[in-house]
Amino acid sequence: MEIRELRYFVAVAEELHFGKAAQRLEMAQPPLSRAIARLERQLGVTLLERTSRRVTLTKAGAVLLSEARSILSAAAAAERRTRQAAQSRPRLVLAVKSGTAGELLARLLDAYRAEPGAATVDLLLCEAHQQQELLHNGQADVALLHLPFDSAAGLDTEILYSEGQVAILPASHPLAGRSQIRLAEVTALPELPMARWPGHGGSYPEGPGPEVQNLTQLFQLIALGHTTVVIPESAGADPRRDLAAVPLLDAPPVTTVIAWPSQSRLRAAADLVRVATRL
Amino acid sequence: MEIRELRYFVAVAEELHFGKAAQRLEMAQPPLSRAIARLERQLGVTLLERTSRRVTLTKAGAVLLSEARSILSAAAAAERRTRQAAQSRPRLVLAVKSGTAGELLARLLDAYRAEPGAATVDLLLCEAHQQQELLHNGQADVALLHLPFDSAAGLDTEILYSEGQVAILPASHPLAGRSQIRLAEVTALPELPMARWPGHGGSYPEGPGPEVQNLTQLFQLIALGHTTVVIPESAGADPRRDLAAVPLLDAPPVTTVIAWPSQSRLRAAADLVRVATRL
DNA sequence: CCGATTGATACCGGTAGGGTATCGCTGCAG
DNA sequence: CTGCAGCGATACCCTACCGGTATCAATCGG
Repeated sequence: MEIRELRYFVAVAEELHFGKAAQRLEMAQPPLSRAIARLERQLGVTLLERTSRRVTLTKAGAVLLSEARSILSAAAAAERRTRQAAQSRPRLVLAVKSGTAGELLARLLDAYRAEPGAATVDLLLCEAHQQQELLHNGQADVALLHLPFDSAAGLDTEILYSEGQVAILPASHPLAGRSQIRLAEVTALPELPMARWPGHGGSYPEGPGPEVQNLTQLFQLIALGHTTVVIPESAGADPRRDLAAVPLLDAPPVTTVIAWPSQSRLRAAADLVRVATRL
Repeated sequence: MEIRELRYFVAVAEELHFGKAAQRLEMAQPPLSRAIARLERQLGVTLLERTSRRVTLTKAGAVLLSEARSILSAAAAAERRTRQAAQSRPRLVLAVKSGTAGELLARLLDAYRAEPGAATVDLLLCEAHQQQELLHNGQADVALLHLPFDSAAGLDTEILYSEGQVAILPASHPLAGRSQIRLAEVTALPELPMARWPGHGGSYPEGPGPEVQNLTQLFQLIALGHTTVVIPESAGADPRRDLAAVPLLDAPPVTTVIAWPSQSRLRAAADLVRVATRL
């Protein structure tokens, strides 16, 4: 089983069409067919059911698809990390969502810079649903995540701190003047359906609220009186003048964690995590 | 970068000797040298410093060695799991240390067998330090671990239960009649140095106590008055006549968890975990 | 300074992998 | 029912890469 074969298989399994897959791989269709057939012969397993009209995955094929994706990801990570390690000046890529913990992040970077042998830290701004993939394929070494919203599956984490959540409302809304509020009161507002964020795959959950990608978009929509949202205190600490942040009594606390791939043995990453936990 | 190349590189990086590595790979030395050189050229990185007398790893080489090992492990796992999935009767391999939770295990297997669509469960008896590797390379699907002794890095876990620990002493020892004991009292016995178990790599920590591999060996040595040990209650519930198990007041509790590889999407494994958490 | 050890180089043969042309099956249109 | 379009498999060819043998070159020990 070679990586090239896995790349071929993933292409076919995703396209479910040998011709399209060959096009994507920039090769002709016949050698692709043969490569898949050879892979099946070596494994002794049928991966794809093909009629001349339709290609479908078998159970075993579905398993291999998932395994192959993570192997390809690991291979890409290996290349990146190996090249990184060859650089004389060590660099460390920290993936953060744009909204994450402004002050905490600044303190973390300051404290780490003071460490002896500190690497140059590159910030990689990204959306929440990309972070896990970035860590796994080596484009990032460490990430700041918000549990329980972001998934930390397959990652090792250290808790940095927990905070409550606030509801962001138009300043003119009747509830905006309250000093505290309950979750049920916010979700029960028919005129302000909760905004929807993209999930792990980048797709949106079902619901009546508008789809948003970032806080700026979101705050604009809230100011317009079209929606509302519940976010961590720190993210809503300093909203626009025309918005109000009302603390929630009963929302689950949000935990900010620092996360890294389990097998990571990077000195610089370990240092950063150590510094982070001491803040 | 191909899997074959990674296999070659790992062999050379471990042997630090092209000739030996070639022998291990059952091939001649020249093609091996060329393959490594090609890999270095493709990565644009020097992985090994070679004089004609001595081969050493560069930093980048050390990084790739660790990455490559986990990729090879993942590839082996992918093959095994794919073949498994092709079997009509699903099987599930559960890795347990010989001493783990006799009664809990029996209840778990009974309860799972009653599930609709239950897979055949194969028990894979092994030593503690192998379990993580077995899960990662696909030889096992699920494992029972004892935290904090066993490492669960890179694994997802669910807590099954916690228990106290007991000291196992010769029945004739002055402390053997006590109904409770403190950790410091046990570790402070110069005539009974604590036994040493192999760690994660299979190597033993430093210390005066004897090296042991399993409970049978250990109990024999304790009966002879050569050593003592602190183990979970359940493992020491039923010692030989010539031994005494004394509960410890202040030893950290041992948590038995069920663990599986994070990316695992196996139906059968998920079912087993669900059953386990309901026990 | 010589010889043994060890990695690199030169050269060769077989085969795997990629390309083009074409076949054969299947589903759909009329 | 028949013909066509779409698609994967097969046949055939060629190149390049992989692995083998023979040999070179550099380094270290005695």
